[in-house]
Amino acid sequence: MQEKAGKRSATTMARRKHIVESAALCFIEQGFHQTSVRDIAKQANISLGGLYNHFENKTALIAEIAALEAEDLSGVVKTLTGNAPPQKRMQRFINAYFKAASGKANAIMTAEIMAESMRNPDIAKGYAVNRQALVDALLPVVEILHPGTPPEPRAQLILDMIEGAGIRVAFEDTKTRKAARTALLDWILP
Amino acid sequence: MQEKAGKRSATTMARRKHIVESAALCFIEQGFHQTSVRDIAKQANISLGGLYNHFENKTALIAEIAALEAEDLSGVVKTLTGNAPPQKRMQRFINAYFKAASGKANAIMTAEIMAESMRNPDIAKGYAVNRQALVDALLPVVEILHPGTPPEPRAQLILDMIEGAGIRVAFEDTKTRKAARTALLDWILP
DNA sequence: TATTTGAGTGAACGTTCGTTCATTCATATA
DNA sequence: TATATGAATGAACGAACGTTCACTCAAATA
Repeated sequence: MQEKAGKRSATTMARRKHIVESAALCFIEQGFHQTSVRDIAKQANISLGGLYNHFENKTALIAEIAALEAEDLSGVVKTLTGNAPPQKRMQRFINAYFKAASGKANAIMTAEIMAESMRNPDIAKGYAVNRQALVDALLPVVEILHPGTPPEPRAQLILDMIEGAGIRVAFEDTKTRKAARTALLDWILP
Repeated sequence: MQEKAGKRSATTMARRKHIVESAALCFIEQGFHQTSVRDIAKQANISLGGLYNHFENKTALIAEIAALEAEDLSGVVKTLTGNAPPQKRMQRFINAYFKAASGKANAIMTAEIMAESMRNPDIAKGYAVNRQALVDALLPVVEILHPGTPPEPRAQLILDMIEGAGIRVAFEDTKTRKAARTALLDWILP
């Protein structure tokens, strides 16, 4: 990956960010390996060669976007903190995480990253680190809400369930999505 | 897709099957779109042009393998039928489905098909049909084991959870896998 | 036995791919 | 102001891609 820090001009950093966003659009629409570097350059309104001033190669661009996707969940983790009663915090978390997971763009990107993780250890590592953060934030709430069972595997299952349900209903109608959300709350909350 | 029926010579049908299996190996190792037709031909010990006597194009080969993967779960559905008590049937099902879902090759292929489903309606349809069969088989057991809650969304969540856990632990050590399996049984069985 | 059929082969086609390069140009630095 | 820096450009490169083709040949059909 190219150096992130360093005093580059503001416009250069903005351009770089714009390329990342353009690449994300392409990847969501066509997938990592069906998207060409030319597609990304065109989407970003930059020349083919110019793109290589910002990224070493296509793989670095994929890795950067996969990392970004992982970081984007910091807002969801926040729903689990604070002084609200555990039931309330868990309810907020389920709603927030399910909403994120069931967004179309997010579902597509998650599927893409999952498949990529199977062969790219760097991406798998990024995904694992982020998931552990979610589990850690979930642990104290699970210990209270689901007593008498090992909290970590239970927390993992909660995440598995929300993620799986999210992807499954991402292209379904509102009614199905609401039903899924209700079913999640119904089962996870005591 | 090429005609499946018709009186082809037995050796030709065997060769076709061999190509499918070789393609599956390639797809698991490299992914759908990183695998070239030449890779498949080489793996199957057939010439490049000869492969096109059996399949119209690469897409047809992907579709056939995705369909095969869906059909392979008929054995798992059988665990839910019979006269055994519902707890026993559910327990058998969880063990069988989790074992299938957490196999490395299966996990990779599932991730690949998931990503492909997001853009290929045919593959998505095949996946949906197969999942509905699982849900239908699960319904009567869920109605007994999880009374007082809508059975279909609950059955979907059970599948989401087992599939997600399977993929997650596919590359973990035996201890982690056992813990996941225990956690599944612990939560789903009453 | 003569003929038709279909599966085998690998060279060849046209396209697209990721990446590099010489060059231009605007901006920051001296 | 003169100079150095790095970002922008699109042509060019070699490799790889999916697919087609003319062809060979063994086996089924007549």
